[in-house]
Amino acid sequence: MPLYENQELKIYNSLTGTKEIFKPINEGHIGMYVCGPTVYSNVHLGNCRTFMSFDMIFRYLKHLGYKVRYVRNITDAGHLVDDAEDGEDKIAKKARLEKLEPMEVVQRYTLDFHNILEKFNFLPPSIEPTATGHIIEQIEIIKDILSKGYAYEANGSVYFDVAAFNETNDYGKLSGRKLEDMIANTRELTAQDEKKNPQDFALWKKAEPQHIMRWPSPWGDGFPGWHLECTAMSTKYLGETFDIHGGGMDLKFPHHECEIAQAEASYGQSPVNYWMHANMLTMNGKKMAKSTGNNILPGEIFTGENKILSKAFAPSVVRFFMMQAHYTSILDLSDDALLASEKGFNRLMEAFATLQSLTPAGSNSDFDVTNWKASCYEAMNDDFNTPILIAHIFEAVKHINLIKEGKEQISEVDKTQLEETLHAFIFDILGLQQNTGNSKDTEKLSGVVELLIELRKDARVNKDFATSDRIRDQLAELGIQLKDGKEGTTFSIQ
RNA sequence: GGCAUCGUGGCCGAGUGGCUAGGCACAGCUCUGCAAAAGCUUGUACAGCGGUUCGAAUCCGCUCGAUGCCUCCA
Repeated sequence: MPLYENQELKIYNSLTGTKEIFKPINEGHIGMYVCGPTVYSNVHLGNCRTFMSFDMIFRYLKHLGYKVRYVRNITDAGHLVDDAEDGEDKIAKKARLEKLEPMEVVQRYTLDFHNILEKFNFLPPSIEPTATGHIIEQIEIIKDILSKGYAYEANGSVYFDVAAFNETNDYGKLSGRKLEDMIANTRELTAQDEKKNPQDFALWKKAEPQHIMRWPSPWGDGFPGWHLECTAMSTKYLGETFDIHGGGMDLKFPHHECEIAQAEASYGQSPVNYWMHANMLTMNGKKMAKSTGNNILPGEIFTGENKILSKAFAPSVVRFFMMQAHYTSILDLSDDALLASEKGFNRLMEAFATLQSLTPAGSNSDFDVTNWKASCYEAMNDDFNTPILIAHIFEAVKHINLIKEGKEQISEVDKTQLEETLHAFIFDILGLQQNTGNSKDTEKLSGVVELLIELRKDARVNKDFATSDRIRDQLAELGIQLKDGKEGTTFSIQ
């Protein structure tokens, strides 16, 4: 029996603004679409947080036994640089600046994206479709929306008619906006003659002669509008209505609002049952932006080559840091916060290693593992509450250390259950990884340190504390910490 | 200017109308040759001002502040 049958998962649905019990359309199967990156520059750290949240969600859904088709697109057609002025494609512009072919830019930053996600230990999505690979599907949707009267052609471009749509549907229901308010707040856009109304958005945009990325269409050469690719690809791979659609909070309006409008206009039904939005990442209390310099690339955190943080941090430490906050909360990145997370992360990893070497005893345990396990699931079932889960995990850490000290005991059965559960939550669901260096070198190093530990032990027996302290202190300077315990000395490498 | 989310102890960050989040830091204790590690103990915080309530940090209103969106932006 799959796990999900005994678990009641609740998800905060942005569309309704409430936490709802999750029920997939087809029992045991879940379709999930997440808006992926625009590959015209290095992947943004905040973007990584969004994808990491959905990676965790993907992992948990799978853990529960669901068959999940997870689609995360690559936006390689680019968005318009400035719709009102020149209609230039963002990727095409970047290409000209760097004197590259557009697809060369796309390739470079797609590789960067995959490289960073791999370091963060992301699971690959089931399908990673590209916008340029689905031009035909997008054109078909435009034709369909035109035929239903929710769009109009103007000078080689096609625009979605928001006003017409709003007469039969509710434009703005996701972001809590009302069309009349939007109209009232819009400034005069004189250069905007092609559109009937400023709220209208492009489904197809005519390509100017200098525009490099272009495809033929019934309306002439051009390229698809900003929001259409997600509608085309989510529909193609997940159906006209699917379970979960995710993305960053910043995409809620207009992007996701437009997706709903396109799908409803074309298919006559609401495309998504559960809308999920991951919140923003700030740094030192301010929004991250290249323009203000308040920005850091993921790779710069891993190498420590930056002016913001005091040292390098491993991808798993960053991941642990992000998992300590709920995905719907704004999270603030700072040196102090990462330093604190790193210590907590190391303590957790050491406790897990300790657990494996623990000797079970007796038939009773001082730690109610079954109950504890249930509360871990309870935390995750409550809208993927990873910070609460981590709080529970540290409860287990406390008990592991107490058992190690001989102050508590654990039965064989409970030890096995604890180990399995911790493994599932720490590695499978949170996606954390043990920091492992080059294994061959690590082995050699371990041998050397073990030898020094032996020598120090002898010195201590002989009360030669000058020598024993010298070994301990010099190793500490190298970042190797010796830890004296009841069962002997262990060590950890920073 | 409009819409939205939020404002928690030294720092990060959960949470509920009345009962311990957790991590990090700090202090005391246990352990130790001394330390470190580990464990134990302690912190009565919830932006401000009103209101609802027997009772609110948790509900409502206002003020201030932050962040996001309103224009490409994760």
